[in-house]
Amino acid sequence: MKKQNAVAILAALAQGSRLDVFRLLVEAGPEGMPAGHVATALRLPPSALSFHLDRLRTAGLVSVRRDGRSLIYAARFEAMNALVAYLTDHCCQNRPELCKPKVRSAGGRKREARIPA
Amino acid sequence: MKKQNAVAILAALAQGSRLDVFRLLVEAGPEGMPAGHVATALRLPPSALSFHLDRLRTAGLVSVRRDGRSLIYAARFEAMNALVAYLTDHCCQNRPELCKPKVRSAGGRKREARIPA
DNA sequence: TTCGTATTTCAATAGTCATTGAACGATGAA
DNA sequence: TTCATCGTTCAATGACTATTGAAATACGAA
Repeated sequence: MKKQNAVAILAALAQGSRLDVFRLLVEAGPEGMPAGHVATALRLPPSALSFHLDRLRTAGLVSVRRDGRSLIYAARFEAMNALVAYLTDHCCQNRPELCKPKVRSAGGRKREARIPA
Repeated sequence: MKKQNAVAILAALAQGSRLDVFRLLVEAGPEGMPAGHVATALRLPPSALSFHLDRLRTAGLVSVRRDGRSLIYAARFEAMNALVAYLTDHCCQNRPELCKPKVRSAGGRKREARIPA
């Protein structure tokens, strides 16, 4: 996976509504579901949903097929797997024994004005 | 993991420089590396790096500790694992047999003006 | 063809984000 | 204390993003 591709996937998921949409499609499985069902389930106005689905599709996270008047969207699991592989590439210099040597934490999550000595 | 948390993590990674920084820290392993080394390795001006590291830290993706004049940043692997778990939650209604029934694709990656019947 | 439904496209608005250099703060050594 | 180094904060700029409703397009049924 190329960096640009990874950024596109992450950006596509980095938004509340789109994350909801994607997870709903992950739950639905490979059969997918019509855009209208997604809109109903998540109470999204059609134009907003269409905008978000287009971004997910452009990023390669969902596929579309038409069934009559409905467009059926489905999650592309391969894309997510490839992303995870990209993120963990060369983890710990490929030396797994380095991956859990110590439990360290020095501020991690909370925002602080200054890092103490 | 809460949705807001997942969005924060994804947004933190959805940017070229930050993705580079995080992957470099993943490669470095739990010992981490000083901000200055990251700046040198990725040729980032200090203020930009500081901005990006702060976003990664706020999202919970990296931890910091001080060692003399240096601030040492390390990837927080737990955060990434939790994110992946969140993304795949309830996958295929928790019925794994649904996860790979058919290979479907109807436009997936390329942008098209119209979805054909 | 005409109608109704499903979904997308358009245009305008407001909000958020990345980037830069200069100034500031914190630390360790002389 | 004074100095040099490491890193962060500040302010200004330009670029991108989400959201809305209205209008347009695609399809199926009558």
